[in-house]
Amino acid sequence: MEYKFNEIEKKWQDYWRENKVYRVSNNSGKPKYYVLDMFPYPSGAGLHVGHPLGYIASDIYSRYKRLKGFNVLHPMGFDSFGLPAEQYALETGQHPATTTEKNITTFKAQLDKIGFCYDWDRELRTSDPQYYKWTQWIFLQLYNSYFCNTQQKARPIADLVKKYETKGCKNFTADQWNAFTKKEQEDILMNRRLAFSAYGEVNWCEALGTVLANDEVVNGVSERGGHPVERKKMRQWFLRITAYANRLLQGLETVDFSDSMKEMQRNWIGKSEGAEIEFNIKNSDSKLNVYTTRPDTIFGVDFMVIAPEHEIVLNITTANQKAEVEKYLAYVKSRSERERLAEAKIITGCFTGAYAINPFDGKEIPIWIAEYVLAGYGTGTIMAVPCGDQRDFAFANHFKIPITNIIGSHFNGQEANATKDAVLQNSDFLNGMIMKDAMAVAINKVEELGIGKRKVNYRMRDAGFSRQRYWGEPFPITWSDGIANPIDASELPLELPHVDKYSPGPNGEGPLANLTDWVDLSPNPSPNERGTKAPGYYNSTIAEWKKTIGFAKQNRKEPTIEENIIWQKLRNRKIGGFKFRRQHPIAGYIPDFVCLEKKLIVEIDGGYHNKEEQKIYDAGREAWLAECGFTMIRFTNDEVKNSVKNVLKSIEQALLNKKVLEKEELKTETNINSELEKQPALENEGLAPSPQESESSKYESLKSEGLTPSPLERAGGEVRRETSTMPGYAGSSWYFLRYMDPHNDKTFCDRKASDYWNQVDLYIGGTEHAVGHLLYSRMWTKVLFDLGLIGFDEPYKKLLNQGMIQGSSRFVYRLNVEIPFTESKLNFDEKLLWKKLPFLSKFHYDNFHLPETKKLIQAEYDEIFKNTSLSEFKISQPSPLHVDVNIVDGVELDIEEFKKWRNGEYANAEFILEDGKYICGVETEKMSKSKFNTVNPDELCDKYGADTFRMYEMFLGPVEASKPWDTKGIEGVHRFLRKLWRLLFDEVKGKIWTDEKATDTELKVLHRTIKKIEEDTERFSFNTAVSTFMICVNELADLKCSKKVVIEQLLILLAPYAPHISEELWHQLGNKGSVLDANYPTFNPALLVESTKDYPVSVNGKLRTNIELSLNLEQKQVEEMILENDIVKKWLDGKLPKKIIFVKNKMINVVV
RNA sequence: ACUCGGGUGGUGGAACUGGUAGACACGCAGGACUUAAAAUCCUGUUCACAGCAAUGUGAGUGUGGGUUCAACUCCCAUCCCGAGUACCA
Repeated sequence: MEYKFNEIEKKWQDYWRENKVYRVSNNSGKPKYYVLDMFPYPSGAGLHVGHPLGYIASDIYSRYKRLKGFNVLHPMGFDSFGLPAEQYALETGQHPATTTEKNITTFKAQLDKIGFCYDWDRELRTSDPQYYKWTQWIFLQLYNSYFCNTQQKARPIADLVKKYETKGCKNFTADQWNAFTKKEQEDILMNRRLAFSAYGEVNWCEALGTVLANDEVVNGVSERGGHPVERKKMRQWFLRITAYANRLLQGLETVDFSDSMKEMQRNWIGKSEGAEIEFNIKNSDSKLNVYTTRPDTIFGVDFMVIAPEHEIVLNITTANQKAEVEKYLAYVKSRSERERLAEAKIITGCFTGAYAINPFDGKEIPIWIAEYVLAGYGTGTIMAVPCGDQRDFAFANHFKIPITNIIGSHFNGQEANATKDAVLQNSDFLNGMIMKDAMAVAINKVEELGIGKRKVNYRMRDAGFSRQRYWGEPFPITWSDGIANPIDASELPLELPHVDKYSPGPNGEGPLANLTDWVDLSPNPSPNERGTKAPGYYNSTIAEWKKTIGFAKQNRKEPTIEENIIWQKLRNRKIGGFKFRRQHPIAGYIPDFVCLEKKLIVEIDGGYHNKEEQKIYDAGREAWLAECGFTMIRFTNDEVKNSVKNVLKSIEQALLNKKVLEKEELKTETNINSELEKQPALENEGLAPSPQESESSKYESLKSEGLTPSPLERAGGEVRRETSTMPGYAGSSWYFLRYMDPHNDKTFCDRKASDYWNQVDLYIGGTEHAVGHLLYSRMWTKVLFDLGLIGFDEPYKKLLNQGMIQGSSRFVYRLNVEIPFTESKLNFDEKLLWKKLPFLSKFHYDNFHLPETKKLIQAEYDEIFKNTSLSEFKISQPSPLHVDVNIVDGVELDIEEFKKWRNGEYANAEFILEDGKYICGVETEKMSKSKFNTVNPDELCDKYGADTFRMYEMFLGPVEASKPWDTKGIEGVHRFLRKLWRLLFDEVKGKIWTDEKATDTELKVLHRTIKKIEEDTERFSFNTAVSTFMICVNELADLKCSKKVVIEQLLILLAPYAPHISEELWHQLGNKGSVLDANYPTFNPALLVESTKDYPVSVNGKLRTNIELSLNLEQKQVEEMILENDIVKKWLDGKLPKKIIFVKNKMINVVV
């Protein structure tokens, strides 16, 4: 029987899916284990072989833990909001929701093919309203919390308000607080909220009218279009992660991350201790606050550098320097932060003309501005000590600023010396002190003189949390009179409205700002925009219209459950492709849903329709709307509850029965208005009034019937929604919690579930997330913990970093020719040239500079173009071109495939070969479609099977290491699985296994394998585990061992790595249950005990021979025995050994 | 520029705690089986020099230095490559 991997894998994947073998329960007597992969972004390019590396590792470990008796949670989902989908939408007009959906489908199919053990019932998508409802909810928790410095934790902002109201604080008394306006109070609170709004710098591109990501800015201009980009301040949301800086540092002590990862986070947080010192400025009232970690160098300050965007700059710049400073500021505006820091070789700066006064000795210090100082760091000012800081030194040198030496001989005048051990000179009261000791003295003096204070600083900045983009979570915030108002939690999710265009809104706002209906919640439209007559399907004055629209908005915000159910099915053109609107005013009425194109109204009965008076009103309304051409269908709440399907069917049928209105017919206001004019006044008929006609007293009566007054009455003034959306990391900051309880609609994650699953035990992902995602999610976890919502304050117990798989690109080399100057374009056949220009094999390319090679190639060229206008041309240096790695076998190009490649672009190409082959060049680069070096896992699974693919990915090298992909070695792994198969099945004889007892040798092989596989899996050394399997199978094959007792155990060990073949053979051997739940073999050390060892013997550290010795010998006996050895004697050459080193069970070294 | 990784045969890598450098694979070379191919199996394969050969000698883990009886492993310096640097995720 043959190893038919395709059949076997399909069979077991179907079986596992149908029997839900990967379903995970939150109730189990087993100990829990939570394995998580970093949230993937479903990119349009699909999965390439680099993605699954970590997934395979986590899958192996999950299956291993399951075999070891754990209840393992190993979920998968998608971080489906993000810029690429929006970018794609801008380019192609396809809605991000559509493309994202498509991408996820592809991703899932690809993942399933590899045979992962995900519980898909727990799948998450951050762009799903049922998910981001809780992202928004947590945002509101952040918004409504502050960091209490006394308790060092988050607390409800209400506590702070209470404190202000009763006790006041350092800056104001309780009475003062209570006298503040609402706006003043809110501004003060905004300075404490964990999610807060403030001004932040963005990359502003005037030409595109939008804010750009750093990625989209290349060399100071936009990637799209190459327009200039400048730094601009805009109102943004931030998370106050700096408040948590210290706890984020301390938390690192409690988690199992690699040292380098912890180090990166520590450096990112950048805690430093020093002093903030106040400098007066000559001839100015302004003062300069400077933070320094080296107050001991205060007398070595030769100049100050402040960030160009520091607000003080324009105040202190002298008239003389003004023009120059302005010029410099314009230059800096065009530079990105990264450029400003990275290009240290080019020194730029500008003198302001102002001088700071050294508070100790009154020395005048020139104040400069320079791009290498950023406003966001510390106070945006540094005191420059050129003898101790290399960058300051370079700056001083460049601008010829005199340098004061305070460290004597430690400074050589050629470069700065950042020592802390020098004895201070030229330093007034610090003279003679060692710098280390002088620090404390200087700080004390600063505090004593009241010119500054001791201070702990952090390099980390608060995290920007808004994006001027469409495809992200909308903020549950509205603005009125400059005050942010959180939306009530009961109104969540605030769904992302549908847009048809993705271009930016006005004034740098995101695309959402274009949806005036959505954004503008204010009852009064601005007269400029709307004219004096109300728009739409009304015949009403603006005053009346305002009221109607107010009602409509309000109703829209407070739908009944039934309405909501139907709305979810109707929105976004889900039924028949027609657009429905909710609570859209028509002719002064507000129907529940309306399709304008079809003039179809859908009503779901609310409670107040039962009243007799209301029924008459309804009937009148229906008749009146019918006159205007609207058809109305009505459903009761019960009908909706009983069968949403039937309701939708009826709606669909109703749509079919009506013709589509022409756009013109639909849009013209007069059309409807003229119909409206025909209507008799309703009041006269004795029917219930329509809202816009009612007087305020009647208004009251509606209120009493369960309708809420419009925002007009509540807020007054303009009310707008926040139009930014949240960044990519919003959804991924807490997703690990949602997996625990993914369908809960009462809370983000039930406390019982989070108490059970607790921390993620193993988190696998790349180091590229080291300082972004990992810090944010750690912070969110701490906040949720502080607020008592979860019971732990670090999300990830252990972190394993997977390396990147790079692409291994292949190159072909196309010859070039020198086209003579005199030759006009018409005189030679250019088409023919490009068609037939030969490709040079690598050897010729490498040796092209050699005259003999060139001569040879020229001859070949002449031969190819013999008798054409091209024959006289001189050849020149060939150019490398990327070629698809999939048509190259190792380095040898498949010439036939190459001729077919790219629709036969090179069908007629000529080749200059070496040894009859075309050899390609090789280079390691990022895996990307444009470099033709991507390899698709699907194809490998088809060709070799998922088990081979999984094991090969692991075999490639350590999970943590980055390495280039090369498909070439996959055959070896495949051969191994076939060899395993052949232990049980012979091509001719079929089943060949026996029930015989295992021999000692066989048991030794087995138990050595058990030991090594267990150890290797535990320490995530999957590549050596795969080798161990190979060794084991090689040895069993050598022993001709086909014994069930041995191979059965091996299959359990192998199951996490190659689940399909293991499951198949496990059943073939006659086992009933799944191998997934077998008992993991126990290692028996007694079987491996040895009595002798073949010791390596070195003389002077060089290996000379091996001697087999009993393991129970002691030093003395060993010494005697090895001195008898002929080879040792030969190397001693009659001399006496100085020393003999003997390490038991390791080695022997004779020192002469 | 800064922070963090990495550099071992023709290739991917192994050597876990300083103790036989190159496990296991790929590739390559030679052979067996076969009419042939595929598949499979066997042998060899770090480099240099010497030898018909068994084998021997020397060198060898980016480069230069150091510590040690012993260094891929620890220390110092240096070169090269990768990741991140706050709006890609």
